[in-house]
Amino acid sequence: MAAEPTRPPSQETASLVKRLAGPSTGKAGLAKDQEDINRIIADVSKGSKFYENEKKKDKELTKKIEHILHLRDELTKRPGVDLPKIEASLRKLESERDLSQTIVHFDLDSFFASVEVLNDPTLAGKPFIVGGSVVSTASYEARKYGVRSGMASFIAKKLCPQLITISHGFSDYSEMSHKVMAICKRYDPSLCPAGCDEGYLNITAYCAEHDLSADECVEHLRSAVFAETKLTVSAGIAPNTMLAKICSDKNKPNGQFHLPFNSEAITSFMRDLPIRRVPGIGRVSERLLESIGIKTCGDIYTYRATISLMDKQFGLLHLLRTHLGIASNSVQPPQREERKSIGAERTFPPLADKQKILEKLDEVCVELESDMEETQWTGRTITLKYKLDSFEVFTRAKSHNRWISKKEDLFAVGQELLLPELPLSIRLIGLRVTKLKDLREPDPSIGIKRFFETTNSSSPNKKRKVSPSRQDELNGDPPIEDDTLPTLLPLFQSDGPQNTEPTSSRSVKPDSEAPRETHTCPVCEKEVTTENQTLNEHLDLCLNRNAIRQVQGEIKPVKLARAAPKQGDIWEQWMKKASGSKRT
DNA sequence: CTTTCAGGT
DNA sequence: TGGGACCTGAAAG
Repeated sequence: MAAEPTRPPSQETASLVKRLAGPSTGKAGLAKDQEDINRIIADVSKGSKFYENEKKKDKELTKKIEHILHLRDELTKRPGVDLPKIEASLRKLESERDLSQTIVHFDLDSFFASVEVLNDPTLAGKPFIVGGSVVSTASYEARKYGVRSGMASFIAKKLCPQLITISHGFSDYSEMSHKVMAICKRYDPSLCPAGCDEGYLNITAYCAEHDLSADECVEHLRSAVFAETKLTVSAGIAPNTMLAKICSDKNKPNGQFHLPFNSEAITSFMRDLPIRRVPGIGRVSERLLESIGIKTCGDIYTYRATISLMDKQFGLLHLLRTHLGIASNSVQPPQREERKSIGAERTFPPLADKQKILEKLDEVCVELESDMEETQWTGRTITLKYKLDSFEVFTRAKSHNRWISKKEDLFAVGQELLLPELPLSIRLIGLRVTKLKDLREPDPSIGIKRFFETTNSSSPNKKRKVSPSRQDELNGDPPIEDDTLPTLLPLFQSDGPQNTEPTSSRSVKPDSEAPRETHTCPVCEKEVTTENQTLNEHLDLCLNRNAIRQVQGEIKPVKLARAAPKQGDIWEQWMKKASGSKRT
């Protein structure tokens, strides 16, 4: 074996070499010899199935970029860029900038690795990783060699032969995580965890009550965490969550960074910020933006005309907000009803035998059933996911008119989706349930129902909006009992948290006199008389209007994928891992 | 609407 | 030896 990487026929494109280095490369500060490191990674990877798949994906992205550039050139030929309108948007955004809230993002420094050092102090100062076949966390020593989370462990070993590997001790992490979260919660009871080792706080009230500056408050927090857990934490202080998150990286490890709370400072902070630092911009979006010249958030302004022409692809408004450093400043614990899906999946050495594959499917079903049971969800559409030994991923889904949560049902549906695909050689199988129903809150639409009830009580036209497919509900399957006007519900919810529910509808029922009561329409907030006819007509109209507005894209369409804003329930995931795994 | 897929963490 | 597991939202049909 030649230890020296010979570098002749390396035909990788720069983008592929970079891609192979892994998703987290480039997010944090990269080593000076990153080029060499990437070269080694590419050489070690060469020829593997994983490598070939990455190459294929890279090629597809390159093609997509060509297409985008072509489209840009076509669009540029014609007029149609309304620069004054963009300026107006910017002014409007600027005028709405809210600097009144002090938001903190905190982030434990190499969390898993730090916990392991506490368990075994002899690890301190050594290059080691926590992980299995994939690196979860690399110690700072290991990072010097280019080892990064998400990297295959055997690659990490190549980069750093003396690397020590520690397997996960999830129960330890969970315990520490809970401690840290509890401490942070003292500063804001509405803390929003963003993983096991990070989270957001709004410390505005705490600072006011304790007569503290934001810096002092965060210093307190960090020293409290250290005193009580011996873990160091970094933090960012800024007027919104996006900025706070970026700032928490600024003085890592064991530091904090406070962005000045004024428009000029923020705008100049954004100007040179690499677009990749923005939460939600991953390596694909980075490349897409780079292709039209955008490397930093300042470039967004420079290329605003291009973005505007390609609003559909890039999402002008969101990028303008990013350029200005404007984002949400509300910090809320994740709401249960925000969850959209629940699933389980498993990777294993490639399998081609039908029986063995079905065994894996069964394992997944068992796990999923218990998750759904614990968290009290059921759902009606099932998605099967499988990954070939070539690393290509496929999904197959089917919706049903019944609620599914038992492992037998999951297995039956999963099998039904899988069998037609065989024969296959696969390395992963997973199931995901969507179109969820919350078994904990049997009737989440109580407010809405109440609204209809109080207004419709004596009405014979009660059957409005009964789903048409209801009739052909078949063969003794338990029907979906909870008819919550499925098409209407999202509209009410999407109205935002402020605007909770029609409080007026609750109090209106004197029941005797007052023949002409009015309600506040939950959609447009106009006053409407409660006569059935009028009310229903109004609602139909109003709901329709909203639906049309959405379709017409007044609600932003974006091709640049956005990060999952708030993941379902990260917390439960961690609880699960902690309880389900023991160190071996 | 339902299914498939890409993207991010 | 060895390349994860979650989740969301948009595109496509």
